[in-house]
Amino acid sequence: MIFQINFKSGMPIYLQIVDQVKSAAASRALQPGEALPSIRPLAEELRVNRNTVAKAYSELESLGVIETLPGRGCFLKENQSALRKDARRKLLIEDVDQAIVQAHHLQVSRDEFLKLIHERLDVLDDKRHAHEDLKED
Amino acid sequence: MIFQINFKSGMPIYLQIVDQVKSAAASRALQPGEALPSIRPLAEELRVNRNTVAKAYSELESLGVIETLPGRGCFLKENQSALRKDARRKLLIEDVDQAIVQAHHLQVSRDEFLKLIHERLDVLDDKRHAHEDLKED
Amino acid sequence: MIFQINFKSGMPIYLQIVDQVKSAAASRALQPGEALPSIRPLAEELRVNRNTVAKAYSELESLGVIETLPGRGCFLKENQSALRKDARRKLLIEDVDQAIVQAHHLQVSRDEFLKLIHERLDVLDDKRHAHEDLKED
Amino acid sequence: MIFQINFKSGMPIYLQIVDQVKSAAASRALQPGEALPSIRPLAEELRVNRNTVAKAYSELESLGVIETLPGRGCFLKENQSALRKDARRKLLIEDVDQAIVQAHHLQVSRDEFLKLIHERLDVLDDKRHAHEDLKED
DNA sequence: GTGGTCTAGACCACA
DNA sequence: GTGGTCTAGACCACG
Repeated sequence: MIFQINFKSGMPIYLQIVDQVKSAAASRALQPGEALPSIRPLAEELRVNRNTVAKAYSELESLGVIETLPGRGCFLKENQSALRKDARRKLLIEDVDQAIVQAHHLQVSRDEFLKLIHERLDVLDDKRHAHEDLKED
Repeated sequence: MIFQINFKSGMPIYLQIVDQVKSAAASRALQPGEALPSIRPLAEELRVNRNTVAKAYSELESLGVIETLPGRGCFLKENQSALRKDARRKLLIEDVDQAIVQAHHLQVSRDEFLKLIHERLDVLDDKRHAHEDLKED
Repeated sequence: MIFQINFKSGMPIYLQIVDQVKSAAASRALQPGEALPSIRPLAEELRVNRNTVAKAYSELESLGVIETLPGRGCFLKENQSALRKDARRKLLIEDVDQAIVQAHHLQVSRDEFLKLIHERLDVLDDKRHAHEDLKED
Repeated sequence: MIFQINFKSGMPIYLQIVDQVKSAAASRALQPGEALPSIRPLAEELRVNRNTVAKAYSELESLGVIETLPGRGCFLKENQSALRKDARRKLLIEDVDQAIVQAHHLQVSRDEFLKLIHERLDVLDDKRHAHEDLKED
């Protein structure tokens, strides 16, 4: 599990961790039942306070994404519950709109924007496959 | 100038405004010397406290991006350097990637995702036109 | 409203505050609708961090004892049921018993103990009056 | 030696044990040279982790109150000086004051409070005698 | 001025 | 070693 924290974004660090765990779970980079990094080592790796990681994990637990066994560790839950289709759509629209508004602010044309989308879809797909290949070793 | 505020992201609202003004300035969507929206109307439009917009503008002024002429308004400074195309692209890629990762997390297929993109491009285009029509009144 | 914080007891400060507010509410010493001390001034008076008081108030709100209007202050809820006399008695018995047990551990005789009680009643009464006099200025 | 642990008080368990040993020692209720309960049985009796009792004893040892003879047990140190009377008094005052403040919060009058004190003195005296009778069996 | 949040350090209970 | 809690400082949004 690899984390990439952006300290300057203004987005709370604990939320960045939450999102990345959710992403990893969604892409099966993190398998159901698999252990997440322990709080203390992860905090050291990210150069962050223990509590910041703890808060992220606590948030993930209250979201039902992970389950934490005190003294044992934190584990991805088996029964990942999917959101209803329109709820997922609403979440996704937020991120899509932000990208579109950014494109507009940067005066990227519609065609350039769509071309970029396709490029990134391909790039991220490749990354994901490479990651899954690694785990098979 | 169109703003898109995400209240749930955890990113400070005033920073979201700052970033969007900087993006618009970086691409010359906002021209040097051009006036920014006044604090009070913008605060109303964004459903945000006036202090929050004022803080964003104050931040932008201390960054040298805009200048405030008391009683006149806020204007983009003359000596703003436009970012090169690949720098702008990099900014945009961040937002695009986030949307893609979110789509993947929500298990939205590539085709559904692309369809949503087109929908939102149309919706936001309409909004923008309506907005410009209003201004012409 | 008088608070008595014991920093060496090991009992969390925020819980000491919670208990004392609950006690005052239970006996109508604090009236429904009445404002509690604001977080910052109270924190200063008690020589405690703002967050410690905030946590106490937050706990009280989740218990339904007070209600907090952001930007306005914290107020005792209207539908606060006064504890019946025997319930109040039960609360008090806990503290009385602890003092008695301590006296026994310290092998303080019954008469010495009673004498001490009267002394402290007088001392604390004087303190309280001094406090009320201050408020009348 | 009888211990009374309050799990809800928020006061660290190991400190509750430390305080009770110190109180008993301060008043010679626990005699110099006398053995303390062994860690494992005491932990079981109190329904607490052995580490917690061990931590209390370790704290007491570093305070010079007890000494640990490996394989033999823990014993109250010989040179344990009973606290002077005014020091014991100070300890007691803390508990007395807390009871008085609680009474004030609950708007219990001085007379009612004093009546309650006498009642509890009698009740706890009876309990104590019953307990000592048990031990004689 | 009000309350709320994020990050951090130190400590606790437990396996 | 594990996760959990309490206290604290700095910052945010809002009236």
